[in-house]
Amino acid sequence: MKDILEFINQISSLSIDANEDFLEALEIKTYPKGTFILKADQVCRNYYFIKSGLTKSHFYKEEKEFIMTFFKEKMMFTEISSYLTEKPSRYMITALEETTVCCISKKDVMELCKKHHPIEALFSKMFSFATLNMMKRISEMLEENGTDRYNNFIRENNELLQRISLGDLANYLGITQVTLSRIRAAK
Amino acid sequence: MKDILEFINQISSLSIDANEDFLEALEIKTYPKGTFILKADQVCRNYYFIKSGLTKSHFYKEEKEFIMTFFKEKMMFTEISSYLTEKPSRYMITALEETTVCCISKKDVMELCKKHHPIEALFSKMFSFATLNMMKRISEMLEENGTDRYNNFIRENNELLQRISLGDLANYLGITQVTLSRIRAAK
DNA sequence: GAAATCTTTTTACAAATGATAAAAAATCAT
DNA sequence: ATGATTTTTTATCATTTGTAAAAAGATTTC
Repeated sequence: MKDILEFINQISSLSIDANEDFLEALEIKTYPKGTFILKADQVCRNYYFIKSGLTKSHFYKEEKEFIMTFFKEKMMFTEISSYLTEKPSRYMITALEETTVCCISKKDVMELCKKHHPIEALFSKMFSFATLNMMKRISEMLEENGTDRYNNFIRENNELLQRISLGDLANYLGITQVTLSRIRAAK
Repeated sequence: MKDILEFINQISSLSIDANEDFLEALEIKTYPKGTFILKADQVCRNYYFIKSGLTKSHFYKEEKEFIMTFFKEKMMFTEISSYLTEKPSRYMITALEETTVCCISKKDVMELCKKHHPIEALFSKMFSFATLNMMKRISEMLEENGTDRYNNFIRENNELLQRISLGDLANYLGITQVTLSRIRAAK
């Protein structure tokens, strides 16, 4: 469990006590490739840390799939909107590879936040990071076309390119797979 | 100052004490139409509540303008990314009408959050709302074309339509003004 | 290792959007 | 009010993107 403690202490330095309490609350789960970590219409009651693997957060509209974001090892994530509102989620989370996560319930998070202020700071920062990422995403979708968004993506996530299908990447970029194929061919 | 207290107490019910402290920290400013509430490259060190008026948060890329969001009376806002990171903002905030705001500095916000837990809850909720809005925006941009986004906008912000120029609306929707004009004509 | 399945690319065609220019309409300033 | 400015619409053409279907390539399964 060194990995997750290392990760969180880098964001908010916790006391030995807080570290122990945090560890206590964790549960480890492994999801085979292609299975759901969160299904649509479920309430997301957990925060996750990925020990290994890769996931996507996505939704469907009229058969078409759209991808909100990918999460890979050493990232913490949740389906924020459902986690915050405690309402059924429109989004689902699927393992793109066999994925092992540490999982902590919102209930435990809230208790830990009350008990240890640095843990409260940790989650507050995590939400901030998510917000910054979303603003960046919105800006990119406004100002850039598919080609530029693709180039940005490979510049910033080069390793992921080998692990994500081009169909998924297209659904993330907001273009069709055919268009993505054309973009790649144009190089 | 009834308006702002009413607004915040609806989100998080504050003690008489907290209400008073909050009021103390506020400063009122009026910005004429067309002027900047925040310029690009400035650090956004304030949270704002709009008593009256209308603003846009926007940025430019190669002469082209893009609009992140509009804020109207009885809304609280800040330029979140700069407010959180304390770095110069890429985004600017401009008054689209003469706009009167109550303004509270981040420094004061942080002090009030420490002193009054319901104020901490207030700001935490405000960030949550912003996050939910952003997720909705990203989903919409992925799954809907310009026409559907336009129809969504007028359904959800019908009153704003009279107050926003079609150019600004197009820059918000991520389409050209000519395309927006065509969408409107097609009805 | 061959068949079946899934992924990616290619092609042809149709539809949507963008760029540009110009006209029409609305708004603003004196 | 009237002329000037800004905003919105219209028209044309070029480009981009989408859809559908087929072909090629890669992977999985038995």
